[in-house]
Amino acid sequence: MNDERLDLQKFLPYRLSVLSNRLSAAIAESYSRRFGLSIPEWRVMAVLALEPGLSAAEVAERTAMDKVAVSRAVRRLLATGRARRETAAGDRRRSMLELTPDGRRICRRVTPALRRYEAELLAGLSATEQRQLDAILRRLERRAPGLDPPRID
Amino acid sequence: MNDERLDLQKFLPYRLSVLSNRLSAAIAESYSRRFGLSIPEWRVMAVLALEPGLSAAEVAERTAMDKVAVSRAVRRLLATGRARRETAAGDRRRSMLELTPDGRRICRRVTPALRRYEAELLAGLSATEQRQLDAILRRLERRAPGLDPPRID
DNA sequence: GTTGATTAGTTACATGTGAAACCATTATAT
DNA sequence: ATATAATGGTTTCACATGTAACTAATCAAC
Repeated sequence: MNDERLDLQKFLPYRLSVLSNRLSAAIAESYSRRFGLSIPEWRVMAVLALEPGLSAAEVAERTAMDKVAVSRAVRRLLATGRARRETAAGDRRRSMLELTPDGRRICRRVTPALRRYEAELLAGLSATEQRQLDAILRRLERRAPGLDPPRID
Repeated sequence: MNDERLDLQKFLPYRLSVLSNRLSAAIAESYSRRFGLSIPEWRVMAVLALEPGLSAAEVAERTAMDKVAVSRAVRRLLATGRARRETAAGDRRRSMLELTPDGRRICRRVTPALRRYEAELLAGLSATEQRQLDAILRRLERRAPGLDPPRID
């Protein structure tokens, strides 16, 4: 093997990055165009639809975003009337977040479109391949966080 | 199926995004720490190591970066003495890019570390799974660009 | 050749983003 | 009780990034 040259096209992290960016860009473009939502905003909405009452920190956990990004996304969602918050009883630092009816309405519109998009993408794979992909991703997701970072000399 | 709520953890584009970001962050951190390289700079270096003499536009193609990003990365590589360029004979708009000896030296140091990292990641999969992943990714890469974007109402 | 359209690459502007500092509140230790 | 630490969340600053406007060179048409 040539150890000076790296063919990016065959390098897994690069391939995942390109594929993932392409998908995310297509998806973000459509809900941004329709509702002016950014990726962080949409992610916050998605988890709040699933689990109303989460705090900002909990949202950060579930969306793999950092707390600054969550804070900004939440601020915009509040300003546009798509989420509400009240300070948690018993701990006045914490806040409880939830979608407004308008926020939920947007979710009802966005979600099916994203499901269809995902289905269209997966339609390129057999049922077997879909299961394989799921299993493989699960393994990689589990393994990645614990890996030693690349050690350069 | 509930069409109002989307569980991000099970949504393929989201899973790819999180996994990919985690890997890219770990990788970028190490070559940034060691050589002050940004992701775009490293990508440009990698393709120039493989194909010296490319123009900026060709680099953009191969790295899935836009031309502005390439332009900025190239400027920094020139400034730090890691790449050289000369205007192409016959078309004075075009430039021919290549790594300097110093640039190649850096590639020789970075590349093996990234290969090891990738190998460590893939070591969580069986040989069969590795082949499956490769085949599946190939299909998705091929399919994704042609998909209709999500159509929200 | 001259005009207009393309292409390569850079620059400018406006916006997004992450790290670190910061404020308020709650938990811990003595 | 009081001091110290830790936690939730926001703000600030410096920097990265994308879009669109721009310059320079080539190409196409006539």
